[in-house]
Amino acid sequence: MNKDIPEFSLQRMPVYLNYLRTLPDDGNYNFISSGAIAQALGLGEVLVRKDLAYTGCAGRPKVGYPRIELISALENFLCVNDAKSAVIVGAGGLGRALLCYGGFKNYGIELACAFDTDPEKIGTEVGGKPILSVEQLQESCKKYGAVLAIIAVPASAAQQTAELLKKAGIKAILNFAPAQITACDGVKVINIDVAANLAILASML
Amino acid sequence: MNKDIPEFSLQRMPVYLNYLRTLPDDGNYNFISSGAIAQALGLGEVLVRKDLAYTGCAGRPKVGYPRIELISALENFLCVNDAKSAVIVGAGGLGRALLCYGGFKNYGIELACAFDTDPEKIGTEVGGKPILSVEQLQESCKKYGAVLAIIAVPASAAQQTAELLKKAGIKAILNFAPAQITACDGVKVINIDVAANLAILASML
DNA sequence: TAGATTGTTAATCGATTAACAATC
DNA sequence: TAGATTGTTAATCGATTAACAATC
Repeated sequence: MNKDIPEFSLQRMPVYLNYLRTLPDDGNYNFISSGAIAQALGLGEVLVRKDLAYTGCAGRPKVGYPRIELISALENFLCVNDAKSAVIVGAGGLGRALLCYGGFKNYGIELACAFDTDPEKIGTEVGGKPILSVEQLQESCKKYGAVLAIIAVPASAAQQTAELLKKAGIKAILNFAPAQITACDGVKVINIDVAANLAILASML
Repeated sequence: MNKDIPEFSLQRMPVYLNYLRTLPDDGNYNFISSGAIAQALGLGEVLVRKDLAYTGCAGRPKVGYPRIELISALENFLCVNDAKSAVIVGAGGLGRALLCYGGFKNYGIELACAFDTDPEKIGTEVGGKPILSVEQLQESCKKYGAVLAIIAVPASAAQQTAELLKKAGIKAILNFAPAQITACDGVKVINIDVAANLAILASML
């Protein structure tokens, strides 16, 4: 699904959705033009129209796009309405912060639980979500029907964690460990290295 | 600086550096070929050679690239050796997790402190770094000579935080709030929306 | 109608890959 | 020398932008 649309367009979809949702419901934004969206987000207006065309929501010349319908189209495009379950591996600072973060539900994603190896943490709850032993990973992922996972373990454990997740039926991974995850055929991976991003910014100064 | 090199090449530099640093110092990796790097990182080998050419480190036909020199060249390219100071705004779960994270020093970045509005948090320490009042932001950024900042506040406060940071002389921002930061002429911004990334992954399944 | 905006087709731009000569 | 690998030039690919017809 969503395989025939450009990668970069796909990446902007949540940005559009998020922006449109933040607009006030006061009737002044029942329709919004591609130009207005483009300006707010710092994009080209033709680019915005092209992207929005993928959602199937048609704009009206002289009027713009119907905001509510556009939001629905974007939600539909991003499958926000079919609930998906995610797990976190690693209940350190980052893992715990994410467990408490409420933003996932905006995209129909529910955090089911986290896994850790520390006996002190296992059995406790963070953000109302249980922290389980990694030994229960396979079984728990199946139980929750989890398809998404976030890796928040030290770099040295990232690769084996990814392999474990693959075995557990996870289909996509968001990896925060500063390590390359390889040999995960069939599992989609996005890497986010916070320090590296800051370094990139620094080198651009 | 580093303005005449492709954006995407720049983004891969920390990946190369990180990978090369993880290789064992057992003498088997004194030289490494672009093909080996490419395979390990899932990139094309010509692409790797092109990227590495920007660092100024020359490889040797039949041998490959001298690993230690290449690491130095990458460090030099990313300005790892001139120390840069960074601050975090928002000492919630994410802000605190980042305060405790040691990975920034790999890129010559030192976290100086964090700022928050919560009187309960102000005056305390996390990860050995003080949490100060946002009212001290301007003054403290100057004092530490901070040029980098991480925004880890709620979306609703992101824009005003960015403006505050700009006034305080911050030159680049890593924004974790799911909100668009605009009107920050002259300040570089990278946005990281964790939930959006997970949503993108989910929609690709 | 005139003006604003959409949607599409063609042109441009930038990044990646392919081909290949140079080198050790 | 033969083989492996680099570095560069040309070709390809994909994404963005420009031009413009269609529409309300």
